[in-house]
Amino acid sequence: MQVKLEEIIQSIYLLPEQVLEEVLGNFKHLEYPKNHYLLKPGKSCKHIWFMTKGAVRYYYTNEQGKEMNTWFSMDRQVIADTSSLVKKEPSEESIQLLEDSEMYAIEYTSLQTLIQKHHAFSLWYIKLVELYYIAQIEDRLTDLQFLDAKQRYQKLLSLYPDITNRISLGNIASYLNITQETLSRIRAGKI
Amino acid sequence: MQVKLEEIIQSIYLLPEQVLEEVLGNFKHLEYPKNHYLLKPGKSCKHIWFMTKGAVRYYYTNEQGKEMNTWFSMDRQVIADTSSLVKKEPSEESIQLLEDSEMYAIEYTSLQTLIQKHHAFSLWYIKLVELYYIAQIEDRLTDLQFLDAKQRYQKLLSLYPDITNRISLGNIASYLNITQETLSRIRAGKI
DNA sequence: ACCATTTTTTGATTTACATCAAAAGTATTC
DNA sequence: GAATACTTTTGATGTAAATCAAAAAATGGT
Repeated sequence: MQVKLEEIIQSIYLLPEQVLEEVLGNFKHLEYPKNHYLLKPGKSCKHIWFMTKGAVRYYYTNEQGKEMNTWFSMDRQVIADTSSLVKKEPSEESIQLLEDSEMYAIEYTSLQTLIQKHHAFSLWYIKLVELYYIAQIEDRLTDLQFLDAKQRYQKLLSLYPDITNRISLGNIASYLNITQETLSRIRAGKI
Repeated sequence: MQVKLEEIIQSIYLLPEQVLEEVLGNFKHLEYPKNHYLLKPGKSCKHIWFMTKGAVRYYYTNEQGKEMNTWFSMDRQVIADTSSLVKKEPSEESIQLLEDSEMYAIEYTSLQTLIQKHHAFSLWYIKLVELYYIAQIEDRLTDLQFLDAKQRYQKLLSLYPDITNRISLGNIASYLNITQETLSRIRAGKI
């Protein structure tokens, strides 16, 4: 247990000792093997996970049965199907581990209860959403709109320098929304 | 003043009478003419606007000086450069009115103060972000990834059936991330 | 009503990337 | 260590949409 949950929580927004204790009690430490599913389509997302080690991909399966990655997270990141969580609707996507991973989980219902109970925790949650979620998704949206495949790949590389050792070419290509042939050609400098 | 601010606020999350009064006092009613800028690049976004009438576009200006729309909002929608707001950094985008418009504005600093002061208002803000912001941006992201130009146009039409009378073809094309020639051909059924 | 400007449409050509097909390279298992 | 299954690369061809160029249509000002 290298990364302490308390540190992660306090780095988002400082909570009073008493609230922190109660919040910590609502998290579970979990370990899952590579390929484990945190979420499958049709199920509602009921947790927020704070990954401390590992890698995960989010993907949709289209009508032709093709898996299309929409995102992945590595190491210290927050994981959830925010759309399913917020709308309280069944998820349309899958969340699958790409490495043996460790994480802390909190149930969304517990989170809701804590938000209602503690003003400080509602402020913590606002910071979480603003910093970890909105900032991230905004960046991704502008990248998708303005950058071509090669530029998106280069940006991804600068964000995760070791990604080529950890995530397969096919998975990265799917995330970039290009074919693996195209990504292979980008790597070879042919594009 | 057809749409009452009180209704908008209470439709997001019900506030106690006393908090509501204080919140209402922090909003200003504003009217601006077509082409007015709510935000220009380099300035920090300092307000959240609740539009009650009108239309607005968000756009970036790229290195070649070309304006690229990223979003637009019509009638009852929440307006802000969330990225600039949240990161407290200068905006990279412009927000410009496409019609004479009416709206209510609250300063982000006032919002922060109210969030710190009233637990109920922090819960209101969480709902605002979850429902109006996250749900919307998530949808937009999946549309961009999975739908082609024609499908995105059809989805836009079903969302804003009167859009062709209110927003020019060039502006819609820019929002769809295609050229106006392509949109013209889509409309003519040639694609 | 006319001229100037902006918006939309049409046509020809180019381009980035997809698709299809197959070979080469790497892991995994017995 | 050969057999099997994945993963990555290479080549040929196809396609959606961009770009370039210009005409047609609509809008606005005097």
